[in-house]
Amino acid sequence: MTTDVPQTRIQRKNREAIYGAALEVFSTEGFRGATLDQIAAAAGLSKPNLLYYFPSKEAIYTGLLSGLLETWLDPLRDIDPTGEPIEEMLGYLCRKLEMSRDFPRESRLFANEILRGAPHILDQIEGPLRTLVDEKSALLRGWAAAGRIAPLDPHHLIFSIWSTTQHYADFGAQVSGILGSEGEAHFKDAEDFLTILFRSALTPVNN
Amino acid sequence: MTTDVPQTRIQRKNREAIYGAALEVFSTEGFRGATLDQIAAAAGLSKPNLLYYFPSKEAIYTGLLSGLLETWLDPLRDIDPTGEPIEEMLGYLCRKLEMSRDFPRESRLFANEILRGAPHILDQIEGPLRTLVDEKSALLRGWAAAGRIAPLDPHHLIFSIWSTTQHYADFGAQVSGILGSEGEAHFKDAEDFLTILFRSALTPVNN
DNA sequence: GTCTATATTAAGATAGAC
DNA sequence: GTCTATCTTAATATAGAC
Repeated sequence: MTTDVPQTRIQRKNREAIYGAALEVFSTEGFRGATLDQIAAAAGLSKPNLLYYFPSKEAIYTGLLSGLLETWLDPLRDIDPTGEPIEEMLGYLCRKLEMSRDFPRESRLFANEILRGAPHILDQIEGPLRTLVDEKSALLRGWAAAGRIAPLDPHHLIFSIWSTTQHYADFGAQVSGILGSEGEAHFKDAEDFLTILFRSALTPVNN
Repeated sequence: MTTDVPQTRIQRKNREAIYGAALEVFSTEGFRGATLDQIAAAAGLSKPNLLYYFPSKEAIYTGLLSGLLETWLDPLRDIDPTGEPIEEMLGYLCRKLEMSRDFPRESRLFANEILRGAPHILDQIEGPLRTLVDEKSALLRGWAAAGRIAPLDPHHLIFSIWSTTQHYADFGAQVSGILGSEGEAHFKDAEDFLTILFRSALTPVNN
């Protein structure tokens, strides 16, 4: 987006610290709920100094979002058209689940944004993301036509992988409240369950 | 919770109007993002009049949440232990999907709350909700032991039904951005897909 | 019960010294 | 580049008349 070239390395370091702090605060408080005081404190800067690096609260937020969206979609891009279809899809499932485990703040940041109608990233959803999803959907349709996976609706299949895996990050408070213990203990069980769920649905020879 | 007995019917009518307005505003803006001005305008009242009926913004929010949580769990309660297991679970799936279609604001309200760590309803999650989920999990384990459904982890099965169905309400902006057209057109496809997904996983005789 | 007017705080953003 | 001090707006909540 803003192809600014930070010159000094103290600038670069501070911008990174701000993005880290912003991720922490925005992901738990949402855009409106987050305050510049919180972000400045988390970044170890004064509030005016924060606004020396970014022109506004919204600039921090949009810069953070667009920077993360790119890497967020890497697992989907990594589905290999030349691989074994079911293992490719189960591998994608596991990578998504790992991202919920290892990057829950990023997941919640996007969840917050989309919940409100995705005002800042709707363009990227309707553009690059849609293109990528359509491309992978075509791949899935090809696999289904070749009898290598079951003939499922590819878009809704992708949605179901997103929702089931991101659930453990976005709704982690509920998961922990129901299962008891905190932490990452549930992720192994979740992986086992989801692998069975999607393998049984993807396997073509259920006739 | 507040076992207030509204006396006049104008009181009751205004309280209902406020809850309706609060649902609209809180579900799209979140707790912090919502303002009393917005809620008062949506309810057709002045701001001080709003605060005649409720002592604070938070009181409106918590009253709304706890009132809705009760009915939100009805579909889960309605799973019939004496019914045919797979049809009971697929029926539950469909009822949850219908709730996402018909009550997306309620779904987003809860999603917002849980995303932030469920500060206002953690007690009800760890109490009544957990009890209900554990009860239904025991039922599912019994069905699995009897060979009537596949032996899946019951908690994660329930989570996956929640996440896949609520996705169409909570992440509706993304779904519409990718599939194109707005509205409820996607729900039929979603129902078909999810029915296949869960039927294939629940059916026991895949050996 | 409903209103106008207002007190009070919090938060985004800026001025200007160093 | 970083700070203190401050401007400005907006938002929760209250006072008090009707």
